Amino acid sequence: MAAKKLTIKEIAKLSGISASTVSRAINNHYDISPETKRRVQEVIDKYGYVPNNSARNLKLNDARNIAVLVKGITNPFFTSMIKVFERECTSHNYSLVLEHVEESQDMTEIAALLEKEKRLNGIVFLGSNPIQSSERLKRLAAPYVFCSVAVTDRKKFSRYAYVSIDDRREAEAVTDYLFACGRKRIAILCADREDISIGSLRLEGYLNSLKKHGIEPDPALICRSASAEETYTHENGYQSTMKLVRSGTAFDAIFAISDSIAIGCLRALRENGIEVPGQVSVVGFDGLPIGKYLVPSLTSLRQPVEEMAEASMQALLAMIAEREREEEAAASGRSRTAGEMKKYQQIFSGTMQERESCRKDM
Amino acid sequence: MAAKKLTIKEIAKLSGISASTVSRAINNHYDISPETKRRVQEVIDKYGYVPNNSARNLKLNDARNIAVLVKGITNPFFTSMIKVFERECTSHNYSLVLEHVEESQDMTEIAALLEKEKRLNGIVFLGSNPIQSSERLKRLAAPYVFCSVAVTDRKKFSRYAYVSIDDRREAEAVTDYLFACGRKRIAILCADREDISIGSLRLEGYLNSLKKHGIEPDPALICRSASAEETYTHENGYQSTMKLVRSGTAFDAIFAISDSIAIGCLRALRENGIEVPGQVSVVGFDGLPIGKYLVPSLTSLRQPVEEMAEASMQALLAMIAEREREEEAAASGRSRTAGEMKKYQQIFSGTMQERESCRKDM
DNA sequence: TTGTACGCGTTATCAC
DNA sequence: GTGATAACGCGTACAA
Repeated sequence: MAAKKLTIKEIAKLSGISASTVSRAINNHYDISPETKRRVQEVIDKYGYVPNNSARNLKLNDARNIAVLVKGITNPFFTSMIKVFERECTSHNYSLVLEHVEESQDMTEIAALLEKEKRLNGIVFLGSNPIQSSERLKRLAAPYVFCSVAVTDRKKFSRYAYVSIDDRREAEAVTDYLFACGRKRIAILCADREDISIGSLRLEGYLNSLKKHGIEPDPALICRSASAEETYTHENGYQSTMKLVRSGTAFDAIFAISDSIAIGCLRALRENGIEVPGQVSVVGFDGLPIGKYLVPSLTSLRQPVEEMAEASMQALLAMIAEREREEEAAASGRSRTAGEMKKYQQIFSGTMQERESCRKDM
Repeated sequence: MAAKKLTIKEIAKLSGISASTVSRAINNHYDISPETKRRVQEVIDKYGYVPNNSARNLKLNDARNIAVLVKGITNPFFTSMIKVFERECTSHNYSLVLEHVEESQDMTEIAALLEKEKRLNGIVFLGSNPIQSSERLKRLAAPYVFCSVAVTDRKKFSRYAYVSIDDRREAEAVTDYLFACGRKRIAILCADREDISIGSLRLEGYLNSLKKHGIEPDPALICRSASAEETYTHENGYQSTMKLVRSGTAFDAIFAISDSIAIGCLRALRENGIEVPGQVSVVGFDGLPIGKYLVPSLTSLRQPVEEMAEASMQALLAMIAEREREEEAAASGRSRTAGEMKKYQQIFSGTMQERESCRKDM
């Protein structure tokens, strides 16, 4: 302890070699004698020297780092994606920088900091949608892609790379499915009023389906979460369903806009002695792995999580490659046109994962 | 794009002020005129300048960073802890560096790198137990604490700071509880044979209880996971239970060494028409929030997650403070004795969270 | 093959 | 209150 700070110079002194040679030994330079290399390695091991990454990053230009920014690492939906990102990064010889963004923080700001700090080659924005601070986004030097984000309006997103599902369309499909199962009074467990993300898109989809079926939306069947932070929680599903049941409103189906909500919902129904799927059918959204193990197992709109993560990485890697080519061919300095971005935009389709919580009785 | 790299010098030029003054403006130095500060801020906003953190860290000595290293961010047990860490850090004016460590990586190595890179003031090792590479641990300059780790042997841990539960004792309590509920043939869903962490401790506790009750362990009732990665998963619980049922062995209770395992177990029982808790009682371990919403809701040994996270942070902060005092009083250079570490060691008690999955029928 | 000298972007110290 | 300058630890062009 209290040991003099271990720098490359120290190691140089201790091994009787110049600092630059030590540096070369560490970085496996081609023109280093095996003998010196061995000697340096010895000293390094002995004293447990670790290069200062800040100094290194300050110097280097390509750190081969890709960052993934997530808001709400709690969300099990993202964890399976993160695994894919990790796999994909290492297989392409990039390091993955996983950055958890707190609810209050601005993703773009964090990204800007991280970019400088880690010399990022690329960025994945997972979940949250930082498109509002578009000016800051423009300033990011590294290419970036939105993954699993609310594409409210394709025109607005025309200049961005994204991989997502069509939340509106899929939510409509879920509601259609419930109608097709013979259900008439379908409740929805959704986000709070202020929501402008996937929550409102999924609600829109629900409303579209109702309209299509010539049914007037009943406000009593639209159950909103109390606050934004609470939305995608079991407790929200539980409380909302409790309130719905107690309200006395008749309903024969529930569409929970996420599986986590559905879990709380199933519990509440059970506590009220309401039989699922007999009296009330329940459908979730996301297709979380746990759905398979619930009792009753959960019918849900499954998002192709792995595929989406893979597609995001592919898009990002392609953008990085393109960027490099551009830089070689002298910086053109122009921003990408909407047309050029198309190849980096992908909307996946969900699939209905049919299980026990919903019955077809037509 | 292709813009000249934005450095503090650039900003200085653009605002007609020297670089050092710009630096002072950014860091809210006391001796800066409000006018200059405003002007600098203007330019910064206009061009979207972000300081290079690498350079900053290279220069600064106290970065006020605390790192949390987690293996398996997937684990819902850790996520609630992370929230506490975040809260505690910001309230003490530290930044939290959350680092996800892959299964194959060595935590100590990552810690050493991170320490250099981020000038860490302290480190929390969450979950995994890096005590094996004790030589590397010794080399860490920053104080560190193990949180929620398998304290196999208190003597081995006498020189380390840790916060955990007594996995052996709690597992014994769980098994005792099942006996007290009138169960005779208690199966355990546990880790693979190679496990040397909490998995084996919990198994030990189970065996101790059996012994205490004068019951010979039945190998057919000890269900091990196929591999280490699979252990704490729903699928493991499901498959293990399926195998157990098919084996024809009689049993009237199951102790799942984690709630995630219990979830799969409940499902398997249900599919085999086995009634819980009537025919078979199930008890989990961890006390995950989801347990409350399961059907049947899950009786589980609840770990005081928040309190444990808080205690870890307190221990760490105290160690950091002590370190600072030491440095002022001239580096003593001695390593801590076991006696001195005691105040940084804490074993919490779990509590049985009684719910529907277990019935008392004595 | 190895050593010397310089610069990466920032902040602290010292002059003014 | 502000500006010049050195230094943080490292990698590399250049010289030897």
